[in-house]
Amino acid sequence: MYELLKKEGRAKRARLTTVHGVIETPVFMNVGTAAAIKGGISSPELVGLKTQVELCNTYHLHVRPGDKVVKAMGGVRKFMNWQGPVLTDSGGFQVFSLATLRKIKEEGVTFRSHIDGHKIFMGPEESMQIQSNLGSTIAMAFDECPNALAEREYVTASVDRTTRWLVRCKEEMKRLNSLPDTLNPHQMLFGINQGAIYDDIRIRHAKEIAELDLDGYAVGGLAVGETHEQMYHVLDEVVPYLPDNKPTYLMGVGTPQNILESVERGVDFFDCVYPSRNGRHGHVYTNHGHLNMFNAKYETDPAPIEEGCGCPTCRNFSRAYIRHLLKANEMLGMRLCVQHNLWFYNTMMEEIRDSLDEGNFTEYKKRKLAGIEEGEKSRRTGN
RNA sequence: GGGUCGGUAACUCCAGCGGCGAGGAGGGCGGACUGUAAAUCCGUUACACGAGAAACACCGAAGGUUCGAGUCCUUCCCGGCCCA
Repeated sequence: MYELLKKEGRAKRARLTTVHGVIETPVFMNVGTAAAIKGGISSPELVGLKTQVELCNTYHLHVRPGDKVVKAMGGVRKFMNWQGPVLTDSGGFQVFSLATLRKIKEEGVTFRSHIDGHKIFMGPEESMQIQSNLGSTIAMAFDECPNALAEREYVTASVDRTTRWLVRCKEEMKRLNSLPDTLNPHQMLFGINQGAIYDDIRIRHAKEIAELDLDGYAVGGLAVGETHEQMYHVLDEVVPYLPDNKPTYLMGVGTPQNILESVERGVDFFDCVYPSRNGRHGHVYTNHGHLNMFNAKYETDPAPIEEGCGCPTCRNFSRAYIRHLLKANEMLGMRLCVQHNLWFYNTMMEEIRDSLDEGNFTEYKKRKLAGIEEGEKSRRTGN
């Protein structure tokens, strides 16, 4: 059940109640592609980092260890010992990112495993079956994510096919949820809007999928090469056509700034590899812009990553120590940075929710962006 | 004292076996990363010059052979190992 608690402009403050727990939105889902947050953060630790939802990937878990193995172990949630909700991505994005290895047809897509090169076929039914075996809380529709710069003609055909696939996803999900041995008979299905940067295709597609009355709606195919302005423009145009009494999910986005701008445009679910990937690379987020913890200027810096930060990293360790760990290639270095970043993202979402509750999101957003921009600016000028 | 292997781009280690304005790796410094084939990838790492028949950061040093030497020869210096 999705309750829209409050709106400020288009910004939504809501609550999604699932069989695996309540999700307060706007929310940032923490990405654990292969049933693990890269950087070595375990499920129980995520609780202390304010994580509400974990995201896992259909394709990766199908290839290894195999969705049947995961089902035999009681589903992803039990497998990784995560009590809360899990959203599984459909594998559609992998079809896009493994572009050189794919062959797309009406039935589905044939592409090669990145592990051993063997051919894999995945269509809407296969994706739903795998996600059912994984037993996630929310399953994503199997879509095609065309390149942002793709030709109009190609995008039109691709989006039409994605709609047909969505109908098949819905039917297959309904069938799977009614099977006696299903792990989650209440598994939800989110549809995905596509259309690259063509407003009219985006809007037409949004109207089509809105009619299917799904559990939630995502905007996909953004942050894949277009400019920020183009991305915000697409959100301005398309989000009004997605039901606001359902979750609105912007897939794969993004920077703290991207999230603030997108919340303002009506998005309330996010996910991104940034906090974990960038954390592994020593790039940490603060309210005054990002820091590269590899930089020589932190060699003897006794301060935490961010003064006043309540995360386990900042409460215990100096920048100098973290830099040393990263330079020495100690896994603890990456772990501490990822831990800080997840806390930063999850805390920012909490602040966004609080500001919406109090009706001053606009003011909060302005202040947050100003702080970040000021920090990035002084960083660029060498302070 | 005898034998032997080695001294290369300057932080370190190494490739090179007659066409070398000398290549790679590590380290250092900086950057990128948006539904994760990513603990990955990219740039840079003496001084000078500034694309010009022009310039010698000239490979431990000095000579020699050769059209041409980091590369071959001679002597010397330095280091490792073995023998006395």
